[in-house]
Amino acid sequence: MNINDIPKQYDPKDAQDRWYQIWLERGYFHADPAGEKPPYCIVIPPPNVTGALHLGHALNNTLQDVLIRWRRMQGYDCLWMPGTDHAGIATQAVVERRLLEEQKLTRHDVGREALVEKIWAWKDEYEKRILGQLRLMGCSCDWERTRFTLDEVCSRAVRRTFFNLFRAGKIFRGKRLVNWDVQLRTAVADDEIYYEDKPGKLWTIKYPVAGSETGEALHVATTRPETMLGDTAVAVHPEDPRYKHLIGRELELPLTGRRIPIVGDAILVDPKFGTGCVKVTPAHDPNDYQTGQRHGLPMINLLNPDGTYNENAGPKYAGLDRVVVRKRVVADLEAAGLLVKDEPYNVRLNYSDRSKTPIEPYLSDQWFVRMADDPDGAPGFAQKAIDAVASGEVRITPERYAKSYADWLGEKRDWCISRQLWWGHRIPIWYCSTCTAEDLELAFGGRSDVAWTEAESGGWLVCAERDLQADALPGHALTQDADVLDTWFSSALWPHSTLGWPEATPELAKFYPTSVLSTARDIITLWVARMVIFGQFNMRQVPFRDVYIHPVIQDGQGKRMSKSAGNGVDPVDIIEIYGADALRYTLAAGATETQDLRMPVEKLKLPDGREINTSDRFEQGRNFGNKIWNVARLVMMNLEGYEPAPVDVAALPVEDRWILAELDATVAATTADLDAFRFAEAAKRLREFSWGEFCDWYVEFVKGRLRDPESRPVAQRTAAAVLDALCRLLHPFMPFLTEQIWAPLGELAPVRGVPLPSPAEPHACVAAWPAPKGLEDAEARATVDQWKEKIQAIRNLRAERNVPKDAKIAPRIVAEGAVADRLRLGEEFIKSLTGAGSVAVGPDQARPADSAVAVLADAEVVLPLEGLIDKEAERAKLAKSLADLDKQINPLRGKLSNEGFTSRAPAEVVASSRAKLAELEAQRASVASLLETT
RNA sequence: GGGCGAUUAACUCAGCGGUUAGAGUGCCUGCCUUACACGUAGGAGGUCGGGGGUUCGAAUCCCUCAUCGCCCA
Repeated sequence: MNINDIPKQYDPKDAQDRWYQIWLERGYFHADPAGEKPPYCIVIPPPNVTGALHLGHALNNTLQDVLIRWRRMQGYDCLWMPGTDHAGIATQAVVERRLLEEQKLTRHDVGREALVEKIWAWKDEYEKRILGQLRLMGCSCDWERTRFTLDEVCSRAVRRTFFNLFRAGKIFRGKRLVNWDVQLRTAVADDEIYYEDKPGKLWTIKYPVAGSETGEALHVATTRPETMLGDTAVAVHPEDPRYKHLIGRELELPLTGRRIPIVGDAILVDPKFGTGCVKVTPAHDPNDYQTGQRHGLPMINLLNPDGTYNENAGPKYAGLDRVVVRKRVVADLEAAGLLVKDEPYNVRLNYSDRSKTPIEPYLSDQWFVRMADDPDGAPGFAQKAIDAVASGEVRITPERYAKSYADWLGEKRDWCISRQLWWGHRIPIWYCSTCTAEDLELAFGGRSDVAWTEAESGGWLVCAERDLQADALPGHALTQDADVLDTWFSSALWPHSTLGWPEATPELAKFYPTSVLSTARDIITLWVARMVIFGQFNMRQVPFRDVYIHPVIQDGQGKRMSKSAGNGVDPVDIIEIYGADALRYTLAAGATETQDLRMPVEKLKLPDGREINTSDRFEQGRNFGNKIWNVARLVMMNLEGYEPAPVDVAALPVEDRWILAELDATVAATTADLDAFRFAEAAKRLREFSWGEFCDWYVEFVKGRLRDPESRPVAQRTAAAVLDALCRLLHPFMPFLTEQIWAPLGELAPVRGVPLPSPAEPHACVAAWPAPKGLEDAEARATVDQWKEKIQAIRNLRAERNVPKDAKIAPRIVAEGAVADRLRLGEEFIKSLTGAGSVAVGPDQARPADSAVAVLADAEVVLPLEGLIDKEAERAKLAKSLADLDKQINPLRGKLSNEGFTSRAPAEVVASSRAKLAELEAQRASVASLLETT
């Protein structure tokens, strides 16, 4: 092969365009449930169709593809299930915002149907973009099985699950205090709100005690005075001497004409804080809600869904916005002489993450999934999910995340699954207020897909697997619940819904439970826990065996990357600049166990004028890829006339035995790393082997043999075998590069391998993952280590003494025994790799007066340099060397003279310390005598 | 307020009880040596956040303080 046929620099674009298409055409990514091979399955954490993928997705999907490609090469039937998530509120909010910005319209202006249509269009655009990004990265998903959480297959699973939960009594409707987003007019989950401290005010209001002749009154402090209209009690501490006597009496609630009780409550009230009296508004504050439950207080809801106050607030305030109500109430209280004071106060406000507006606690009808244990004590959903991890049925890596999983589930809080949105799975419940049990029995009695129950507030709730028509119940109106389900409801089904459940598909039989779920830690509770719960409920089996939690990518300042912060990086831009292999390798090398991954971000102006974010960290991957590319070039340039043949490893030159032994160790360790999700270790190990051993040393050793017709055939076989193995080992990390090398290698050496050559597979993508061949060789390793150490010593002497680069030096190595024997085997290499004219090894080498000398532990390296030696400088170097040795010798002597150490430390530690000391002392003696004669 | 984690070379990170604490990038000094300047050869650079403790021995285990990040209230 002519060197000019292969470019000097790896061209990622060429490889990416060529190979992805071929992998697809060959169907390498397509799983076959009917096949004989053992299953390995990963379901992709479906990216939100809200927007394009960022670097965090790139990391997660790189790691999943590493696992999938590795297992595929190991002979598993691999299914990587791709897809996207409709991301209910997030996507609807994005589209609504755009609607408002571009057309000044709200969703109520356009209506449900039209809005949903617009969101579908958005979804189509971003789904396409997201899946395209994954392909560019080289992800080997089974695209023929691509799913979307709102598609027909997933929707059917949602319906069936809801229905089954309803029938099992695991789902219920109830009034609860929720976080209400008045702008979006929906409940939002706890994890969809954030807190901010804002300067506000603390008002103190006077509540007169009813029927008090002495004009007694209680002072209550509040940051939200308008909610007093909904007070149903005032609480004091039951042991507070100031108020104890008033418990049980009533107060005149100002502005309302209502009377409310004074209750004693030790949980809500801290007698040392403020006045020691707390107003209780159960419908508008979570703590008050709990208090109301404890004392059986009525709940007065003051709010309309849009944030205005309703008729419960009284005619004076009804219809006004909560902000206006606050001003009126304060003014009215002041006018009535009931406002004691107001003072500045820092208020912690809740904001909706979606609309960025303040949250109102709001009492409303919601649907819940019951998490608690059954009344008879049988473990409920939360407990079963806790047990699955505690028992090891599901393993979480790194282990420490199992704690946050268990802690969160341990609260066993019911899961609110209804959202007042239009984008999502409509709740399959129909209300009927006029019918009777007999009517329902008559209409649906024979059907197994319809169930019903009496509503708390009267009337009936009908749950159906398929949509009921309005006239399904003759003579009575049926209206469907207007709400949709929380996005996590459908995401929680992902591992089995995507495989076809509730149908008993061959995919489900073969690939469930799946093998690994890879995700970020922030959704361990929201998503991972819920997948376990629904997997157990629907499938009677956990959804996956392993959960791998990857690090979170941050910018150079430790901030999370985000579009709004302007520090987000688009993986496609990185692929543009550095290539997909570089992106993947760099990310995998950063996926360490404990750390978050920092990527210093910098701005870059592209030739086309676009300004993007990038990070020079990716040079690491690009440079490594280029190195591999070039060593492959070198090997292939030297494969002319290659003939495969069995190789007798024992008869190979020592450098061949050494590299094969190193390869064997690398294969074993890399496999173990991947098995334990140690991606960074695997990536670094492969770099160390291929660059640090193969390129830096082996290739240099073997160059001479490749040029010599006599020794060439054997050298070709070893070199081809190592390059072949390297492609296999690196393929999961750098699929395009390795495929690009695999092709020409296959032309030059279609049959290869040591000790027994065999025909190579058509593509690296489907090549077998290598296994260790029992080629460890301690003697070969010791020998090559000797060569390396002495070569480095000579190079160091050359550099430090400024020996001209083309001077033919003649180093002498004073050594004896096995050391000398090993060095003699490598004389030619020592010569060629140090640019020496000759090398002499032996115990009695003369040491010319004009020499630079390095004293090593087991040898002295002498470099005669007539006329180039500065005696004073030599003496200074020797003195420095002596001082360095003393710095090691002294603490070691101290340690060994410490009786505590010699008697209590393990014998082998003491022995090795003694040996080390003896060696250092001998070395010191040599340096000392050298100093005398210089 | 509770929990988890981090703090090691200029930067990004390994090391998690026993040699003089490592890697990549960056920096300095030679080299365009017929695989590679996205390279090669050599080198400088760290009292392992502070303070206590356990141990013959601590970057590594425990306590405490500080700073930062995340999760949950």
